[in-house]
Amino acid sequence: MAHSDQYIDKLRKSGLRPTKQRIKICEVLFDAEKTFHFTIKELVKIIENQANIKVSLATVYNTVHAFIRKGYLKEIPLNASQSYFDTNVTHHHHFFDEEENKLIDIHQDDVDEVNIKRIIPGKKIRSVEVIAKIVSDNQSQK
Amino acid sequence: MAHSDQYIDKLRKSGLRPTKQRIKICEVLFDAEKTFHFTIKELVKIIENQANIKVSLATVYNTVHAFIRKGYLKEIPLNASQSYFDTNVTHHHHFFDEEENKLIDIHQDDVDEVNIKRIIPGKKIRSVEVIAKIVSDNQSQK
DNA sequence: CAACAGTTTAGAATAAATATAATGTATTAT
DNA sequence: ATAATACATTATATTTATTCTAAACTGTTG
Ligand SMILES: [Mn+2]
Ligand SMILES: [Mn+2]
Ligand SMILES: [Zn+2]
Ligand SMILES: [Zn+2]
Repeated sequence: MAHSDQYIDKLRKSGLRPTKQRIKICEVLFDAEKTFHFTIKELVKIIENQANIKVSLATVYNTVHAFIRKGYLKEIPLNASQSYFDTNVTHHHHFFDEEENKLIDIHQDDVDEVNIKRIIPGKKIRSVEVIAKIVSDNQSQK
Repeated sequence: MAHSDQYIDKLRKSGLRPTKQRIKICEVLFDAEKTFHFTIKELVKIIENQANIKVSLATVYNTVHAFIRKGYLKEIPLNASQSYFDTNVTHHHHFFDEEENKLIDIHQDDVDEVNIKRIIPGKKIRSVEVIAKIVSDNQSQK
């Protein structure tokens, strides 16, 4: 439990008390080797498989949203039917594999800065995100 | 009713019979001066205000999805809580005004081609979309 | 215009997300 | 440490977007 202090810190900074449910959520989210994308349902399943702690859906939703508010997680809108979340909170872009229904990160350095010529008076750009949909390349055909 | 034939054509090509409900939906969607963005709820409200035809939610959903399948409408994922649709089916990008919750088109010519250096073996890019979130520019401060 | 296929609709069903309120726990004050 | 307090957790109910169902209705075709 080397990272436990960091989780407690993240929780406290999010205005949340460090309870065992929330620390478990942190372990799943922030202990992973690599960042990853998930739905709430998937997160609940991971927690259930990885621990014998029972965590209610409400707690997972509340904790995830608290982390999003603080910038410890990002929400990726892709599909109207459910939210995807991202533990990679750096500025980056995505491939979305339409066949596997999987997000794949594209590092910011792998996309030339997006140059938008149009401006809206009185408004400024806060963020720019690129989503590239990909499918199998059956290049043999045609 | 000059455009009526076009609507009937669109409906037939979508595999739908031209009923008065569907023609009304077409009028709202395709008769507008400019292309526009809408949610299903907004579309139903427009129809109710503009006609004394009653159209059920189910019919609106079904017709909109049939048009999406045919490419007569596009769906814009923005927000997990509800779908936005677009009568502009050309390849283009969007500003999303986070304060007004409104989409604004960015013409393809107003964005330099997005150059993604990374490739995924066996996959090809089908589409690339940019969403730039905008907020008020209170430039007076700081 | 009859017969049929396809359509509309109200209402039910589903599923994601959020709210509620009773019970439990971390924190703080004593 | 213990009690008091504030906050959390949970099961459950609610809300909301969307889809399904099945009965009544309408466009189409001959
Ligand atoms: Mn959300
Ligand atoms: Mn849809
Ligand atoms: Zn990502
Ligand atoms: Zn648009």
